[in-house]
Amino acid sequence: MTGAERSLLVAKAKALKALGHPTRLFMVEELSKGECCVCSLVERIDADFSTVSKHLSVLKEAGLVEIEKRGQKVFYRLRATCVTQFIGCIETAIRENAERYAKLAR
Amino acid sequence: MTGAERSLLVAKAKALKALGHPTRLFMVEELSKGECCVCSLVERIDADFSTVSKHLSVLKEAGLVEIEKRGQKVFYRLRATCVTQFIGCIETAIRENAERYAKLAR
DNA sequence: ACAATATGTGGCTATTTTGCCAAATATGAT
DNA sequence: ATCATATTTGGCAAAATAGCCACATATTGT
Repeated sequence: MTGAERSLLVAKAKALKALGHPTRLFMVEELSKGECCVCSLVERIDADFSTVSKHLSVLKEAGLVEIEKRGQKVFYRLRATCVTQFIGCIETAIRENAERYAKLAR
Repeated sequence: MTGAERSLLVAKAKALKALGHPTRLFMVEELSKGECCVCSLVERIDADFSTVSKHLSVLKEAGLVEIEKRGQKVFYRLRATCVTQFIGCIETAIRENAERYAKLAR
């Protein structure tokens, strides 16, 4: 593997890892419906403001979202829209295995 | 969010998290070319046999791969083929942001 | 039964991740 | 200037993860 290939692999893994947390995945699903500010996400998530903010920065670092400041608010937007598609695909794969479902959800 | 919705969210996050490690992502990319045994993967990855085995079990637990024992070998097969598609999509998203690329790959 | 090959597991340490709190920063309103 | 609102950051302790070693298990061939 070349250095560039390795770098790309790591970057892809970083993006996937960012999606690999229930709270962050939920955020991305919410963002897929349209941009929203941090405060709006905090309302929909049972976690500290600072926790939400840190999760968002993980998504940003991974290149999955971008921000725009308007007034005192910061709006987050989903960058890779294909992410939405994929989540659906993963969902299908999981549902296919209905009998393993309960176990996987643990 | 209902309990079932929450369970599905957690299961999806688990699958994404499983993909979110360079070694496991590489394994999945290799498996997308066709099934292969653990020993074959060990040859392509610079890590201990036990490490490779554990990574594979993470992928299995997440429902992404399935196994078949033949003789003394255990063959792993990619279950969610859409995963391949998605990796391409993530790759595109990453490449789009060429100027951020070097930073993301860190 | 014994040896060889292939794989999985237990245990351990180092590292990373989470999530909360408190404090810092930024922007707009009074 | 002061205050309120929105967001980020630093710090910390608990939990999860990664990777190696040694050992256990399974299968095949002799």
